[in-house]
Amino acid sequence: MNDYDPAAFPPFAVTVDLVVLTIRDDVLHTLNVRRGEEPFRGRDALPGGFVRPDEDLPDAAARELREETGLRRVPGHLEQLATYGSPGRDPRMRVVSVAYLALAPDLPDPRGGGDAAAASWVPVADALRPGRLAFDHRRILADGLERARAKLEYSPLATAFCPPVFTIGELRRVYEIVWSADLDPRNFHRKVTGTPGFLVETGERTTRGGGRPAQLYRRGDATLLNPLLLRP
Amino acid sequence: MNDYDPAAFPPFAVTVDLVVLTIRDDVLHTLNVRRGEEPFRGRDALPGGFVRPDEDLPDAAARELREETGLRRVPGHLEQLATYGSPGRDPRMRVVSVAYLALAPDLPDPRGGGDAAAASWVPVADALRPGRLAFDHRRILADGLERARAKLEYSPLATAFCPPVFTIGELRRVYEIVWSADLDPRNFHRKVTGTPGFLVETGERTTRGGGRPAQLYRRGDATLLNPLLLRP
DNA sequence: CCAATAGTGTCTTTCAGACACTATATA
DNA sequence: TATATAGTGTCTGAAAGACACTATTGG
Repeated sequence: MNDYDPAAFPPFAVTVDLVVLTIRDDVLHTLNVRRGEEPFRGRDALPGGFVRPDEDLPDAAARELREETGLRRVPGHLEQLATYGSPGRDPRMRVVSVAYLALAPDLPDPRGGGDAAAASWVPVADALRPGRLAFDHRRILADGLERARAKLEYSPLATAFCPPVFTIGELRRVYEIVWSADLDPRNFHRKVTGTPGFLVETGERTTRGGGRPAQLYRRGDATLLNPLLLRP
Repeated sequence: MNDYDPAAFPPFAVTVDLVVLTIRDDVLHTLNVRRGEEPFRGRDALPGGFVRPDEDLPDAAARELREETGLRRVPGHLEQLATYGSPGRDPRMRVVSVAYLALAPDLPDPRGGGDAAAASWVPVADALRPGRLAFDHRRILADGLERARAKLEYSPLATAFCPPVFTIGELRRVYEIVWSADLDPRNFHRKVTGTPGFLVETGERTTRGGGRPAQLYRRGDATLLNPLLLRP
């Protein structure tokens, strides 16, 4: 069973689907598209589409993300999540879908090319309601959300939700929103400033918040947090 | 770009590939098959094969594992690893391969059905030598190995390498071999016996080792270790 | 006896979490 | 002034790692 037989192989359609997460107005949102055709006409779905014959999988995911957001370069983070291929997951044919997880800072409203007119940001809690998403996309979204939550513990990925320069209070709000948990601002400050490579001081301060002006930081070059920032 | 077009989609071959890890004679081994055909004739490869038209992905992985080991039920653990689909990864055609990671206790030598005659256990260090594995299988094996190493930290997965009943010394040897690190036997003992749900006492003792007889344990029902067992 | 492995106790350092307190802005 | 957020210091308890010590087998 090891060798491929180029003459006769069962044909599959291969697509990429995207779990895109961002934070708008202190609420975690995901990017959905409204389906205009059967099956699941009128329901929402994750953005995605066919992989082209000569296109690499990450390229296909990045292309779909650009098309749906209307941005030429989408800032943030993109990684493979998992692959879903149950025989019945698309009633029309056998589709194997490679899901990608994208984290982005607050983006403008979806606009522009392709079917992006039907795209919109939806609070994750709404998108997760049973029956809201088409196909098995609710499960894919749940898996992506759990992956994001877990990675905040051991990677500096929370900065993917932030603009290039941010305060520690803004970073903390990312953790609180993604984890749905309150964190002690003082302990959080001590922890993230003490983790080597996580943050780089810019020397600038801001006063966009209410009280005392805060230091501004940029993302550091660490890829793994040590010590870990565990969920409460 | 969201909707699938059932009439015209680019056809892909979809396969599963397996990173099977086990411990034999205190060395981490992986299951390889010798290729009998071009391309890469005579080189080793990960076991794998086509997904059947009506077969779920995990079922395909489990089936390949059974076929290659010759066992009707393979004990241990099986999980999806990642999906590899670069356009050039198979010179003959476009193949998207869903890789699975399997961890198993020491199994008999590969025997039996299908192409399993060409299957063998290879020390991981050998299999990872550049040029040894066909296609991009070296990368897949490296990814699987790293996944296994990481999961030992936060899951009770090390027990998948052990027989149903085992001593703490045997469990520690699993950690030491997978991590290529020495662990303090006394601290290790205190840590694993103090982690709720990790181990269940059987009340039995054994004397298979040299010195003082050891308690025998079974795997507990924890799915996550708390506190974590971090690599040194 | 010695060698080998199992298992317990104890000490030091590090880190998480709770929280008092100070600093600096706006209203 | 009050209020809000930023940031520091300090305490307590949990856990990691180093390692002394005891326990129980076989040779």
